[in-house]
Amino acid sequence: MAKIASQASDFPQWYLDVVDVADLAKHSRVKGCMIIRPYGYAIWENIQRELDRRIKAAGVQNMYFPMFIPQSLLNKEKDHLEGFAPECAVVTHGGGQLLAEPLIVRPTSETIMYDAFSGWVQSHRDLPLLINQWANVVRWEMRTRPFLRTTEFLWQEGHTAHATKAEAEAEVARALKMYEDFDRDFLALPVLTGTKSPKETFAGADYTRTTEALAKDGKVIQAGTSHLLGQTFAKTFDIQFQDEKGEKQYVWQTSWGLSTRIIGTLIVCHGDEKGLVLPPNVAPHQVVMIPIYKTPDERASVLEALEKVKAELDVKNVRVHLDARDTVTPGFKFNEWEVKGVPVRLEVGPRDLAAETCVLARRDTSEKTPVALAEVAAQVPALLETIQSEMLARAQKHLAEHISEASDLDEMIKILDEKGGFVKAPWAGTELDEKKIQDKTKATIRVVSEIKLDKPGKCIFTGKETDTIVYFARAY
RNA sequence: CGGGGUAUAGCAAAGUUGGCUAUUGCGCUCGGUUUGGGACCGAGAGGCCGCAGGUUCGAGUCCUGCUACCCCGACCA
Repeated sequence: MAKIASQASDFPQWYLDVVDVADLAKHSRVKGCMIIRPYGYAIWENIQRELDRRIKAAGVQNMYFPMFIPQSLLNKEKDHLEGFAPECAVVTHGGGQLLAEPLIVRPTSETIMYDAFSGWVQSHRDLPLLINQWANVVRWEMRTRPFLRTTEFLWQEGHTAHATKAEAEAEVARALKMYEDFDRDFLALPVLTGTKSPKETFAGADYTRTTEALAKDGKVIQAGTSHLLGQTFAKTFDIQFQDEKGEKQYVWQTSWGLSTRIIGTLIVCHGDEKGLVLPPNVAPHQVVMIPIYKTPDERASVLEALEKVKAELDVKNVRVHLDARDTVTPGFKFNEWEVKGVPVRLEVGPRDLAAETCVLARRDTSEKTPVALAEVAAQVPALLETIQSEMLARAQKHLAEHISEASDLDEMIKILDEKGGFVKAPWAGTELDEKKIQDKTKATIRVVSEIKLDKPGKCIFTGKETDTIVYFARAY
C-alpha cells in the first residue's frame, strides 16, 4: 500500500483505500485506464442524474454518436487535428482485415457530430440545434494520473449551433453558469470562473471559458469548460442555413463538457487524512446505519429499531443504508464508511436502546451527538442540509484565503511554494511570456478574469500598463 | 521521447558471497472466542520467483536480450 500511494504523489495517501471507487491500470490491463466499481459508479450516476436534469432544463436533448471517427473526418479541421492527433488511439483492423481507412477512437466528438449537423441544418428554423451526449472518450496522454487524467474517461459533451454569434456566446455563458451552479450547489465546490489564455484554449475554439476549483493542497483543477467554436467548424463541415432573407449563412457553434475527472476533484477538494468526504447531495449513501450488539437477542432488537428509523427516512427520500453485516465488527464498519465519505453515521447499540436514543456522527466534523430515536428521522434531513452548506462555506473560505496578490515573479513563487492557491496579477504578456513564467514557476494562467481593473496596473511580467487581471496557479 | 527505478501468492514485502522443501505480514477458507473505533487464538488453502536465452553440478539470486509497469520531466482540448 505504501508503495502504490507514493507512486501517485499528487494524490492523498488514502485514495487507494477507497477500494470500491477504482482500481488502477494493473487491473484494467490498459495503461492509465481504471475500473470504476459500484460505489464510485454510484457517485458518477448521481452526478449524471443531476447534471442531466440541468442540461435538459435548458432545452438540450440527448443523442448518441459513434465512437469511431474516420480519420479523414478528424483531418478536416487543422487546429483541432493538431491539438488531438498526438493523443489519438487508432483502429487499423476489423474482421481480421486491414481497414481501407483507419478509425480514430473519439477523443471528443466535434468532427463526427458536425459532419452530421451539416445535413440537419437547412433553415434558420432548424436553429438553435441543442445536442448533448453522455459517452466515453479516449485520449492517449503520455502521462496519466488516477481519476485526474485517465486514458479513457466518461463525460458529457454538449454541442450547439446558433444563427448568430450573440446567441452562441449566450449559450457559452449559460453552460458555464450551469457548471458553476452545479459545482457550488451540488458538489459544494466554489469555483473561479473566467476565460482561458490563448495557450490553454481548446484546439479549434475562438475562446474557452472555464471553472477552476481549488484542492486542499493548494493546487488547482479544472471542473467544467465551455467553448465558443465560432464559425471555424461550420466552415470546415459546411454547416449553413438560409436566414429570413433567404441568404446562406454559417452557423455559430459552442461545445461544453464535464468528465469523471470531477470525482478526482471531489477527492482532492473535500477529502481529508481519513479518506473521502462527500457532500450529502452527491453521496450514494447519505446515512449509514451501524447496529451494535453482543447477543442474538440484542441483534434482533437493535435491527428492529434501525429498520423502523430506516422506513421513516425512506419516506423522506433520504438515501440510507443499513449495514447489517454480521461478518465484520462495528469498528471496521466505522472506518470503512469513513474512508468512503458517507456524510452521516447512525449508531444504535443496547445502551442506546435502553435510553431510546441513537448516536449521529458527522463525517465532515467528526462530531457525535446523541438523539432520541423518536426524533432522529425528523432531524436527519436538516442535518444533511447543514453538512452540505457548511462544506460549501468551508470550501469558500479556503478559496478566498488562497487568492493572493503578487507584484513580481519572486513574490509569486514564494506564495505558490508556501501556501499555494491562486495568484492574482495584472497581465499584458504574450503566449511566449506565459511559457516563460511556466518554466520558472511551474504555474500557468488558469483564468483571465472577465472583470477589468478600474485603474490600470503594471503587468507582473512585462511591466506594461494593463487593466487585465489573470489568476496564476499550479494545476493538477 | 529523455533520466531513474521496479518485477517473488489476491495485496505489500524479505530472500546474505549462487546451495538443500522459497519466507513474512495483510487478505482468503475452516473452527472457537469476540463485537460501542480497523478483534484474538488455532488449523488450512494459495507460487512457471515478469518473459526468452546463457553460465553452472546447482539460478529467485550471476550474465545477455526482451516486455510491462511506476516515479521525475517533456505533453495535457
